[in-house]
Amino acid sequence: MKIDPNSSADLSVQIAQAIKDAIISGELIVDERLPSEAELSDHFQVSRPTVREALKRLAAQSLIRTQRGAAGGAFVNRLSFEDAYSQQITTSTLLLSMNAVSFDTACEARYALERACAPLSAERRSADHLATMRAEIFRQGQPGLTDEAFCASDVAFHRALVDGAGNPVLSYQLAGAVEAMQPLMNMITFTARDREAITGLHSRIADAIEAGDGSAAVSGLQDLESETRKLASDVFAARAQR
Amino acid sequence: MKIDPNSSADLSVQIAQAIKDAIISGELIVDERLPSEAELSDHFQVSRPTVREALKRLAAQSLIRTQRGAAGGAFVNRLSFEDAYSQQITTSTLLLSMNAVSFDTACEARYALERACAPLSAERRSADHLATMRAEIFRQGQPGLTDEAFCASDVAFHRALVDGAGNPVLSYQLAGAVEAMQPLMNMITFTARDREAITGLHSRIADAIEAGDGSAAVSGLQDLESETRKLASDVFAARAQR
DNA sequence: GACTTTTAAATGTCAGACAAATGATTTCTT
DNA sequence: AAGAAATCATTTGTCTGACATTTAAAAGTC
Repeated sequence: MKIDPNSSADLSVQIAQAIKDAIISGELIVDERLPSEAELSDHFQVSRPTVREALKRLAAQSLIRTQRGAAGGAFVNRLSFEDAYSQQITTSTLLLSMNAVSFDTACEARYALERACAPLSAERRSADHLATMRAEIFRQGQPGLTDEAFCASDVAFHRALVDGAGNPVLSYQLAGAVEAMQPLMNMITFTARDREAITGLHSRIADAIEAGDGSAAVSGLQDLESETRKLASDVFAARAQR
Repeated sequence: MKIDPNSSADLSVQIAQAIKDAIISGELIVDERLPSEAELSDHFQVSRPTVREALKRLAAQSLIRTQRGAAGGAFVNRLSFEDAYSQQITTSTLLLSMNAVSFDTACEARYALERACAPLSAERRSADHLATMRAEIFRQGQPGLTDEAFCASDVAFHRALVDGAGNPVLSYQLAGAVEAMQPLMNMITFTARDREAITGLHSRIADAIEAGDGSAAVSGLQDLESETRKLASDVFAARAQR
């Protein structure tokens, strides 16, 4: 682990990169303790605050965790799927909101990805996943549900569908795509008839998943995508006119 | 933007979260300048190093950028697709390497996602994307190519395929899935016959994309997945025996 | 008016100190 | 001797104050 004294980059950036490289290359392994801040500042010939800034950079990416106390210090963190989920969700959300990604683009990506795992889910979903999907469909039919709650339930339905594929890598990849859409979806106000159409399609998809019929689930998702995009374009058109 | 003085969490974590929330909620908008470190430390009633640690956490996530000098300071950063790519790639790579994700699981996820955008790519790919795919196929046929170079070319081929869909959100989501597989792929040694089989399938896929035949491309990817998994299982079996 | 110099504001870095947490050790009590 | 309590050492968290460096803008000069 070394830094280049001639580099123009900030020292804390260089140090963070050096440690990150050591982790990625396997030089530092999971749960291994890093040298103490004092030792690191000595090793890199910088002050402790500088080392600390570097460590905070890594902590922000869940690459390390720190513990206070006698046997404390910074440890290489095992990046959990859960940590990765939440990072992905914030990144995706910001990406969409800051780059003015069109509803259509986001929607297309989301459903393309979701269709990819529908056949796997049809094959492997547990009873639990199916039950979650049914429960969310039931919730979506309840009167008096706010638009936000309806959207949240929609997300839960689709996450159950994705998780049903039983592939944590897929779940992780899709968490961002599905959840990041929520703020966009929340811009839509649903009429009773819209909700009916959506829950109807949800039921159709759940039926297909239950029957183990992947291609039926894919076609259900296809229709759901068209429905969603039509709905959104209507809403945006109406809003533009106003 | 406020912090809870009674919270047990580290101050720099709280401050980073407060600013992050302000960005996500839209309270702080892109390119807006944050208060100076001195002002922030005054506002939150903490020292400047603590504020700095908080800012470094945000900088590590590309949420802010800092500039030195008179009109400098911390600015809300527009999260670019490129930044998001590279974050996703490191996260995915670490996730796979640290959690002992099986080759099959990663492979399945990758090809499922890739098949999702093959039809879109068949429909929309530019001449440029197609040319890249052809060029990589040509490179893969060159003798004397190392296994690493072959894998890198494989990645480039698949990225061109994905980018051909013309949906930046899809490209971003898939960058991680495709690139994170590379270290796993690098564990495989390819015989001349293996390479021939793979490049043959690549050609088939490229042909399908050129012809605008999405389902042919999907079926090509399907076969490529089987081929890859068979190859990997052979390699791992041989290695286990040794 | 164009160029140079100065200045002020901001981040980057440093040094040293104390506070707080925490595991290990020692001491005390029974 | 065993267990409980007190102490200690180590490490991170935070603070204070200072100086270095960068950079844009203001002031000055020709």
